[in-house]
Amino acid sequence: MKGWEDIRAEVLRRIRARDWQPGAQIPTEEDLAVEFGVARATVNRALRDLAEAGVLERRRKAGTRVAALPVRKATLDIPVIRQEIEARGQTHSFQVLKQTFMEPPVPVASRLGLPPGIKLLYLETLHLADGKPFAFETRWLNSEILPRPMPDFQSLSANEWLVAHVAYVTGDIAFTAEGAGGREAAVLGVPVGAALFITERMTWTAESPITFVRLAHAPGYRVQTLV
Amino acid sequence: MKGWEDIRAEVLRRIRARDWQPGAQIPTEEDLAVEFGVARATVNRALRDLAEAGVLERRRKAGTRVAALPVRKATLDIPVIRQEIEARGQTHSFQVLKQTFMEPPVPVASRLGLPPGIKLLYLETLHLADGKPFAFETRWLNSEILPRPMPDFQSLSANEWLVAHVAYVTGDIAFTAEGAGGREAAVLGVPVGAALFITERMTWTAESPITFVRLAHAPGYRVQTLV
DNA sequence: GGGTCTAATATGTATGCACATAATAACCCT
DNA sequence: AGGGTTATTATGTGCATACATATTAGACCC
Repeated sequence: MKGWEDIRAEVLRRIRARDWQPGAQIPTEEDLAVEFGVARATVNRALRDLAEAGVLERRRKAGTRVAALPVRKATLDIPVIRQEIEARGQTHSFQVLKQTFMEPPVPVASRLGLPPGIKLLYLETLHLADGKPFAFETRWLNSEILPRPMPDFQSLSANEWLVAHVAYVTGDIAFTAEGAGGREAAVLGVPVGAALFITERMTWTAESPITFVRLAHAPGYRVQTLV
Repeated sequence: MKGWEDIRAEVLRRIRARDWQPGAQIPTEEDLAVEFGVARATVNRALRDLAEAGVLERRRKAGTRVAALPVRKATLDIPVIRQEIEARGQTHSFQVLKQTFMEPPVPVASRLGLPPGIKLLYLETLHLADGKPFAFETRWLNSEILPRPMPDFQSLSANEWLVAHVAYVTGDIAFTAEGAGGREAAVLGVPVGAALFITERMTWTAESPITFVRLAHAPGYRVQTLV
């Protein structure tokens, strides 16, 4: 009959209907359990879910209240590029434009938590969708985590090698907009200064930093999500 | 004492340690419950959480396996602009530059699901952080949801009026990069063509569309999140 | 071999209970 | 009053059990 999703829906309905106004306190789990005729655990599941979504604020003893200034939480899916392109019905290919060992610029080294002077593997890759430039990837890769012999990144993209072999690391992602530099403009085939959507990712394991990636997307790129 | 977060941590550790490889099946909830000496519900909570994060894939009867090509899920917080600015220790202010009723351009009307010809409230607002341009907001607002007399958007930003009075609607958010147009350039004080970070939001209730907002952020703006 | 039905199975969820924990409210003593 | 201790309370979590549900693997038949 009534599952926790029904309870969640009913609570949401009351909030939307302004039966329970922003900032106001709502009944306790126990009261709601009695009212809906379900166990407290079921109400708990529903309210916890709404709290995770930012709709409710819960504190022990203080009770549960409707968020006054809701910090909306949007969930983004971050697929690997190949999947992203194939999901649009296009064909993914890529070219490794550069592959050398060199010292990273100071900001990159410090963000990775590495002392200056250490050499990293630097890769420049152009991702293509149906043969047209899709994104220009520049990547710094901690060579200590690589096996010997080194994987052949000409045939398997570094990203996919990593997700398959250094699974489940933590990291952060940032999005910005930047004007295309000379190199980016040339590679992507856009005018210098064109507005590019930039994604920067840094990943590390508990022990050591893994990689820093910067993706410059061709114009028209869009990150979208439902709330 | 083992809680569900300890179980989750241990499962994650095994995945990272490649005890359980990408694509491989892991033991059943019951087996894990026995191994860890906890109830199945506790294991379930841990595995469910990892599945929501995209680390595990679960199907009834088929069991639980480590995601082969993990579609990482990143959660973004979307605060109201005032909070965002105040969180940086700056002072928020805003100026309403334009406020009229007019027909929206066709793409806006169609995305809101409105027939052409309907007039909407159009607002142009400049948000300032410590007096400096932070974001230029253009908003189309369904006037049918507004009370009479109309709220004074000169003193309370439309966004905050909405979150306080039309709480908890669904919607979508998109991020793009675009070159500054003439008006945006003038208002934000940047050269025409400068790369701007754009967020577009559309919100609606079950019954009716509410608003379409486009925010053009001043250069340097960054959306960031942990994974 | 191929198609259909059936039983087995792992996850999904509900319940009632218990106790832990955090935060507030009440109390007491000076 | 004021300040610190204690009791109260709502949420957080765990457990054992039960049943629901989706999906698969196997049985069965043609």
